[in-house]
Amino acid sequence: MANMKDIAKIARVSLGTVSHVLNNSANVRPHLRERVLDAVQKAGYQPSQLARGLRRDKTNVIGMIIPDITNPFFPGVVRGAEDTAFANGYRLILCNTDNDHAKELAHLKELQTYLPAGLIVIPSNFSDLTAQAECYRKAGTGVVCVDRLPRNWAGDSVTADNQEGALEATRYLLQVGHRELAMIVGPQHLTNAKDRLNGFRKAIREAKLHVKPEYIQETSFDKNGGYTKALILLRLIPRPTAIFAGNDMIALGVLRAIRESGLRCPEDVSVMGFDDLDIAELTSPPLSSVSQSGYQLGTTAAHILIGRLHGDKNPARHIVLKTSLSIRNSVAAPTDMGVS
Amino acid sequence: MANMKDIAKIARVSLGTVSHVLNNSANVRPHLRERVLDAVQKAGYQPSQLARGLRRDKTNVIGMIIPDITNPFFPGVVRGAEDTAFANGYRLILCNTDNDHAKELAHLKELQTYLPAGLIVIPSNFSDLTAQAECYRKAGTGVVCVDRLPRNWAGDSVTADNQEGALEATRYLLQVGHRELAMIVGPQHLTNAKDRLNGFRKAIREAKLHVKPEYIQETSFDKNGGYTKALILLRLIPRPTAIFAGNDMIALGVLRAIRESGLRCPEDVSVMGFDDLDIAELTSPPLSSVSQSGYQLGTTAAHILIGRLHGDKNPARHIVLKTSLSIRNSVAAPTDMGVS
DNA sequence: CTTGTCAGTTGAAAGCTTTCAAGTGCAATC
DNA sequence: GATTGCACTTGAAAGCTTTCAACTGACAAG
Repeated sequence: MANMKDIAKIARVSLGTVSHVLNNSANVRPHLRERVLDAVQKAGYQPSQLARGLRRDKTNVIGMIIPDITNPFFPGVVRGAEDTAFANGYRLILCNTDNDHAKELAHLKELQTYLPAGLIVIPSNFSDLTAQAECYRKAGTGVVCVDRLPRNWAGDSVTADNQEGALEATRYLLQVGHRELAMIVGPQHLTNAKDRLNGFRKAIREAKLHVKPEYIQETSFDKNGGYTKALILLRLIPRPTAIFAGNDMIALGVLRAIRESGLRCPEDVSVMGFDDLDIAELTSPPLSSVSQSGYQLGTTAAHILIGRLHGDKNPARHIVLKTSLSIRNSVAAPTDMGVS
Repeated sequence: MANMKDIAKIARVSLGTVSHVLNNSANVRPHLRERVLDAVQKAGYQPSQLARGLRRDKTNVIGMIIPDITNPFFPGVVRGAEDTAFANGYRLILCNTDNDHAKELAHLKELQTYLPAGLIVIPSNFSDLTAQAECYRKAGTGVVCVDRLPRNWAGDSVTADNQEGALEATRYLLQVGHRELAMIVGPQHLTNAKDRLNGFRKAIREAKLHVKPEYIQETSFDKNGGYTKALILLRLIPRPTAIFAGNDMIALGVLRAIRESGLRCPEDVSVMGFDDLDIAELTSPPLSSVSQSGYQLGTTAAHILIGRLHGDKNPARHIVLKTSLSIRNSVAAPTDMGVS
């Protein structure tokens, strides 16, 4: 590969001039500029991102740290971030934490040696991101938090309006006629899981109802958790007529539990999910769910980050994206049978 | 961040010695080695991957180029690759091509300036990878192809045994009693799509049957394609009693087409998919499918690549992973009605 | 005591870019 | 015609590591 020296020689200018042309960092007279551009074209020259990064103390790489690309919610976020990053000349380094904060920490430490321009992070369970991000921020590296926030996070963030989404979904369940509502919530140390529960409770309060403690079950955000906890709920007397799942993966487990208990959804038990993944319309019955756009989460985060890199000095932004309700067939009015 | 010079000073040794200790590149007497290690520990020193990459003409980054992380088959591959890469000290830069070979080319060109240690590529439609990889190979960068191969690919590759998988699946359909078999194949310029068709044809030949040309429909690997082509197949007389979909996404479209045509699966039409995605067990009826492990595709590719980076000079390897049949409820014996 | 050997250690050079202080040449001004 | 100012241009330095030729010191052999 040609290097800058070669270009300088071909264009009969100095190294500095080539750099100025390439970075628009100084006025260069048109005829020289053209000579340089011609030489670049001819030699198929591309600047070494390594040398540039080394000199500038910053690369065009964005570190993206997520729990697990295999979880169907995250690919959309990553794709959104990648599209926006790429369009602005940035590349994405992808790291999976499996929700393990030790692994997250390892990634954070290691990533530093690549001098990334910024970080987009979906924090792990019990993330120590707030402390770590301090190091990055000191080095001038932006960090944007997505989907959920670690303890004491004061930096930029993009999340869905989890509380409002859950509120609306619960209102809908109430409006359809349900009174015995249960919720299987995600890990309550995760802000998004907590907000969803808050929304649920708020709707219940609005309706002047009460929820028995055992009607609220906590589990991890996956199918198995949903399955296990749903089995517990379905054995309660009176049996809840509707189960609000903390996310769609949990909802999948709930549907299975209902089926395997010899019950029917929605006739015996209604189910509401959260996330509105592609799979929501494949289940039987198709799953009603609170819709949020992972893709938009990703693009928004990347935009904020890139804004920072371009010098945006405004105070931390906390973007909260609207959710909407995707109504399918997993929710129906309760039959009298169900209510004791 | 401390740099190597600082470490050298703290440990009272030369720059070279620090480097030797860190890279095990020369024998260093124990007491010096210890001094260096102590200093590294104390200063929390981590070598700059940029400077190292610049000097060595090679980084610890692996470029991963895939069509679209949002397509449910690919996250598994990426995760497999990332796990293996990470375990060996490599990082993954993720690039989506949307199956557009121009975008692929852009990624390939740009990635070069990061001096990646290697590339793991799922080629786009009409990929020009073979030519591009030549440049990389010349620079000592390994390239491994996954899932499907571009024209004239002679380098390392990891694919599923698409032909054998399709062969077995088709045999199964035949064994269940189907005689009027149709297939909706993926784009025939993709080797995996072609191999699956070959397997299908082979099984048909074995059974001394014939397939009418209109029973084989080609489309892109997605739901919509499957839907459109299935509608065509379902209007044929005689109507096929079983449809083999080129992948699970196509199968989703087929299921929808069957439902919307007022037919039932599997009573009226049996459906077989390929890939055995997580969603296969969610459809109604649950989808029988040829199972292949994306994760294993990813780990295997990364292992081969890392082997190359460690100096493996053996001739190109073409690993073909076994598939298996996941039998669910979307396939049943044909009713006499269906056969004219 | 000299010489040779060898393991271990050193410091400079190279890798490619950006940045900055210093330099060049031209035009305008007096 | 000399001077000043301006607008570019230049080349060296810096950023951090690896590598290699050269060096050091110790020890063995003659």
